[in-house]
Amino acid sequence: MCHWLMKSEPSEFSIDDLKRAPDGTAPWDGVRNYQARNHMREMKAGDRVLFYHSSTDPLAVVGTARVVREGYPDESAWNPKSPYYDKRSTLENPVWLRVDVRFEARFPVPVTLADLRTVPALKHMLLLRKGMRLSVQPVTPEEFEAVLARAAELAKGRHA
DNA sequence: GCCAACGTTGGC
DNA sequence: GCCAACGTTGGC
Repeated sequence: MCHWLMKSEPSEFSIDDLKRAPDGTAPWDGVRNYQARNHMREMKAGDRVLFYHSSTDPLAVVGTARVVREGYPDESAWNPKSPYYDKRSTLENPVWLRVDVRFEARFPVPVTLADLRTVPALKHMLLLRKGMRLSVQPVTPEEFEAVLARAAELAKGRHA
């Protein structure tokens, strides 16, 4: 099983939007970066996902999700009215793909970017690297667990 | 709103 | 195939 981090601007699609979606499941589409797409190609059903809110305040990992459907054509690329339209994508050669993800948990206290930077186990996390703006990133199992542990710690602290 | 970092495009 | 110009991302 692999672990991933996926970024979304909450004004576009937040973890609450995912939670509210039918069956807590929604397609993750609109990815128009080849490196991010290649990561999505490798996703398997059951893979775990850290849900990250970008371009907002606070910047934070806000919860977790699971991949429930592996890569299939991103139809938004075929829709001329979609902001994600790309004429290079055809039925024969879809170019872009999406996966379906299912809501798993929302952290009681989000783990902010600033907080992640203070966790020694996350020293080498891709997300924290300068200039890193990839919207779909691999995460090591250790890093994934460290984020969950930090989220639990923060949740505990809140009620202390 | 700014701007650094990165990705893409297109002329040559 | 290089690289300058341009567009986008996303933290600050």
